[in-house]
Amino acid sequence: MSAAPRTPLDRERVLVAAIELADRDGLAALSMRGLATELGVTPMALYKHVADKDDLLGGMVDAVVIGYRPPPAGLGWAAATRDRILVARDALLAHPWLRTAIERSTRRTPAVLGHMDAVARELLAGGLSVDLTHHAMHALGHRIWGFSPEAFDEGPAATGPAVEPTAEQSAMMAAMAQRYPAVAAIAAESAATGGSCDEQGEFEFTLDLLLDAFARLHQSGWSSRRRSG
Amino acid sequence: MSAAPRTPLDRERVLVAAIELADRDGLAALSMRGLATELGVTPMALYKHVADKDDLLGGMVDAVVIGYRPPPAGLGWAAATRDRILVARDALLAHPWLRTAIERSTRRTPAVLGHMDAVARELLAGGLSVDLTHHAMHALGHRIWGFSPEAFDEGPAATGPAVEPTAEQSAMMAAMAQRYPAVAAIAAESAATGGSCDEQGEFEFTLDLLLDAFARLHQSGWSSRRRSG
DNA sequence: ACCTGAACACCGTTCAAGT
DNA sequence: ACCTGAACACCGTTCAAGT
Repeated sequence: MSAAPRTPLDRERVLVAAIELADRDGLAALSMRGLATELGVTPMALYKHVADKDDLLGGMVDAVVIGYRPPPAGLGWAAATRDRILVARDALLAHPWLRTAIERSTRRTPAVLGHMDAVARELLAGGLSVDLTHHAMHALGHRIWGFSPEAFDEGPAATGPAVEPTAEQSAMMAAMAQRYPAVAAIAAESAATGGSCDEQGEFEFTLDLLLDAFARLHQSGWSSRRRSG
Repeated sequence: MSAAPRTPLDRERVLVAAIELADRDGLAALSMRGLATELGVTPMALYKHVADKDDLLGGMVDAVVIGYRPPPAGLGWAAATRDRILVARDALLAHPWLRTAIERSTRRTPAVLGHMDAVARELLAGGLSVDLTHHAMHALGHRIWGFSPEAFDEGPAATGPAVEPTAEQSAMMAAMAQRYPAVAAIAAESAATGGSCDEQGEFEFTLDLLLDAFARLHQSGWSSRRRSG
């Protein structure tokens, strides 16, 4: 019954516990104090292994990103880039907190820089100019990390599969359709063709559209921006 | 010297004060307590006019978005969409807190829905199918709100215009270039062609690339997704 | 070396009470 | 109606002290 701390804490144990806690309860539930009690330790003990909460978050991101597997050899630049991005997306789906942690993080850790560099290297290896690669990295944006910024949500379209809506709900939908006809039309079409929006499909659609666009610019000899004009 | 509260608080006064405070000191400095003292009132007085902090943030976003001016008449769908998005971007540049508030906000207020609907309506009015419009809205992502997700930062390229780097800094840059050659190459090119990265230019580049891509899909008769296959 | 106790300076929010 | 006082249940972080 003597539950004295066997091994002294180290950075990895702190990060692993933090990741477990965030996986289980979400990032909002991850506090220095909560993490400390999870580890059976006072909050201040953590500060020997982590500079502050920002460093904790950065360390968590790093621990995940460092595990990204490289694409199989022999792929073209577009397929290789696509593969790297979908690997990042897998990690994102496995760790729901990862997206917010990446967006919030202010540090550029080695693993994070490494992933960015690996993606850019695929494009350069494919023969794209430095300028075009630069544009592509910006255009890909957070897609480099496997997520698209969902600024567009179709509203209250799919609450359930085939549940009869209440009169109140129907009235609200009708009012919505009057005030926001375009959004309503998209939501209706989306619901008609099989429930709510296919997020993965939208992600891949835009990813491929961007990769195609840059392939086309590359083939047409695009290599420098307006400074040449 | 009698500074008794002249007019009783109302929602608009609360929102205006919150926007002023956020414009001045940043969103991190905006707390219910701080806002209350700014208004010469106890924190709890705010809760008569605002449900909670989330509602406050949503109200601030709404107050800004409601002011977006519509595009001039007679533009084509692509130009009109472009105009709406650049108007949103102007607001973003005027209110540095707006971006974070939009990302964090969980409510879909009338003004927010209205802007989304207006953008979607431009595309539909241009003849794009509902499906294609749906894809376009997802592809535009946060660009609808005037910002691109800056997941790619070129690292410590431009600290100053022509300042001689210290030996320590040069050594670090050299080490960076070794470990992250692709990112370093982009940063170097970017610095060579005139200082740091042109964020506005990158925004417009990707925006136009996306609008072109959807115009091309539209012209080529693209109208439904794989369900037709 | 590694961890603790006590404290500082904050948060958002509720509830009963005042005017 | 509108606002206040006191309190609750939290935060991240510092500093001096313990073992």
